[in-house]
Amino acid sequence: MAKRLTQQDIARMAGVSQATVSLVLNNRQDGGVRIAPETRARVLEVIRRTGYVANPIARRLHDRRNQILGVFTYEAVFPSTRADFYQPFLEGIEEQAEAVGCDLLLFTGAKAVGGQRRIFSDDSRVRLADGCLLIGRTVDRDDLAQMLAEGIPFVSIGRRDDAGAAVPCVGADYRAAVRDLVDRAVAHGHRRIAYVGPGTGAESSADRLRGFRDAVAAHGVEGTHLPATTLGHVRGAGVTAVLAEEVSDGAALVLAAREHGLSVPGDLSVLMLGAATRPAPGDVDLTGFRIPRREMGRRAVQALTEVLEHGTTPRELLPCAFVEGSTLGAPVDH
Amino acid sequence: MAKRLTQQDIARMAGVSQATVSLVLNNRQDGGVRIAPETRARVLEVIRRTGYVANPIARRLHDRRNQILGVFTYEAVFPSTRADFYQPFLEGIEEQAEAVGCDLLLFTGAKAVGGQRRIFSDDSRVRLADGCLLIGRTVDRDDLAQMLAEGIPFVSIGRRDDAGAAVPCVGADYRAAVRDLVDRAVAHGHRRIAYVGPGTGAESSADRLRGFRDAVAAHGVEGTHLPATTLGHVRGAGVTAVLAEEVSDGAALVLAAREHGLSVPGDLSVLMLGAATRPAPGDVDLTGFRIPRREMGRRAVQALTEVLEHGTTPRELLPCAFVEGSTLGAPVDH
DNA sequence: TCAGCGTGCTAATTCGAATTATTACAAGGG
DNA sequence: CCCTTGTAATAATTCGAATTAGCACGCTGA
Repeated sequence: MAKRLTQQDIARMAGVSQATVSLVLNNRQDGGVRIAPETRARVLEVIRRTGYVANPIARRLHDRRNQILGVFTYEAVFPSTRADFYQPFLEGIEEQAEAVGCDLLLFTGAKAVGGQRRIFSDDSRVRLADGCLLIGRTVDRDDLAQMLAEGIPFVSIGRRDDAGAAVPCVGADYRAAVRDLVDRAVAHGHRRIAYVGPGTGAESSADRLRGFRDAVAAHGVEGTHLPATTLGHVRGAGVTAVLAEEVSDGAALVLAAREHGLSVPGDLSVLMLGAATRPAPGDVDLTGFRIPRREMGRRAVQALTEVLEHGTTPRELLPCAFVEGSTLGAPVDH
Repeated sequence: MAKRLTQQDIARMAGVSQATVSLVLNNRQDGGVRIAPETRARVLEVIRRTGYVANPIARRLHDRRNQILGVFTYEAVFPSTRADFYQPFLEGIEEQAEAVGCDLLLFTGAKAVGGQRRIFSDDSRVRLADGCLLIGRTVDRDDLAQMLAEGIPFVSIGRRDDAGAAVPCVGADYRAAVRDLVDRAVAHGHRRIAYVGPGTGAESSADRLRGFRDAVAAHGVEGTHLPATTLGHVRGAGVTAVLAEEVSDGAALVLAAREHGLSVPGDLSVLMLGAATRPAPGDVDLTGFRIPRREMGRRAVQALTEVLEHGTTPRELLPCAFVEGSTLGAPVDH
């Protein structure tokens, strides 16, 4: 293997010092640095002739910037079963990483302990990257606390509660999005609305339920929280509009209603709280909102850049777009 | 900005020198190097506590190993439009990379020039990794030549023609796979067979056409090459079996035939030359072969390991599995 | 004639880890 | 008591490029 040319080699050929080559190469003019035009030309000529390019490794070592962003997930990202969830995030991340000239390091080798990956295992390689992005519906609190304690630059995709200190994150504004849906339902005349889903556990669930409670309180309408439910429950409670945390629950409810001869949205309005992707043809055309996953990925990379450059703790919630659908309407009086 | 931990920091904490930390970290025992067990334990404890890992850049500057494999593609891998193509390769790569204890670095930072990424830009980062994998239907010849010339360890996924020298690669054996399909068609009684598709440009296309020509010559049957075609063309030429380079072309042909009241495979047999994934429900159930993408990814990582360890130039073609389907049958006499 | 001042360039240091040569010290042998 | 042998650790150097401080010129002006 032919030895690679170094600045030292170029310097020798041009009869100057290595420092001069570097200065010419970077076209430095400032700070009292001056190179005679003819010297500059001579060096450039040698560079041109040899096709020399600076070794990026050495350059980065000196600059102390690896230009590598790590991506950590609690499970493998490529298996197609999980692709729907991760794909949009990764798309945005890749796009923005390309824009800022960073490479992505996938911590695929993170060893699973007790069935789930942990950020900090014995041979954690998190520190290989300049900083990293955490993706997942939930993120381990202890891991977050340790990241903060050790001062590892990172940004969580998805809002996270404090873990000893504020967690830098880029999330979706579920609270506002759910409030907006309730506003719309009330505007359509609904006075008895139910929230179906755990509403707890992951921050994303809690935020949704919080938005629901905000809105029903503000409107003075009746709001019920049902951790899990059936069509019977809903009808029994006299509810005319349902907000389903899980899209699949919402779709199931619509199908069940129609099977029972009820009209949607005539007899029952159903709203879903965040679609992963655009609906497949044949799916129920639910009204609700869309999670800006791709944009979240993009913004997360930007946020991480800020963390790396200014040591700030960016926290941002992106708006969710309303999805028109066809399952929200005015309740029919009986 | 949180400063990154260095061996110097670890050394201070453990009350030893930087050299000692390095020796402990690399578990060096040879060459008259000795570290007292208790000192070793003390250093290891600090490393464990802090989660320190050696800076891969510095490591690579000094010797040339950092346990990172680069993955280069000429376009973004995550956009959903391209996901079907890259996903299986990446799955295999991820799997094998994990097995050999390497992390994956996606060269997303490669600057796009004229809408397409280039391997060698001003600050080419291919050297950041120990070696790298190239994925793409086609790979730029000049890039390949430069990789070879600079002695950068790499393996191409997909067979590549020489570029000044043999290109290390792991491909699919399209030539044999197409021969096999023609064999089967002939065995069913077909005597006039057409190959639809460019059959040129990418090596993968050329290999398929080559296999087609091999087989029709060997059997002494009539083989026609149609760069692009319609059902009319095919019928007009008296062809009874069509091999479609593009799966979508094959599917379109089947649908067109059925719309014209023709039976497939009764009146026309249609074979596809390499499915990306398993067919979606509702798709045409084409007979043909499957490209072992995942396995190619796995083997490519193994091949790259060989390149790195022995400096060899592995070239391998993996067999494509026959896909039964329902579009190949005996031609009906009219 | 020599202080003063640009000009043009280079020596020396830095980044972080790996490696070689070397030192410091203790114990054992003659 | 000194010399050898063995052990444990460190100082110093290396990789390639970027950067800063400063040296050696020649020229000017008093």
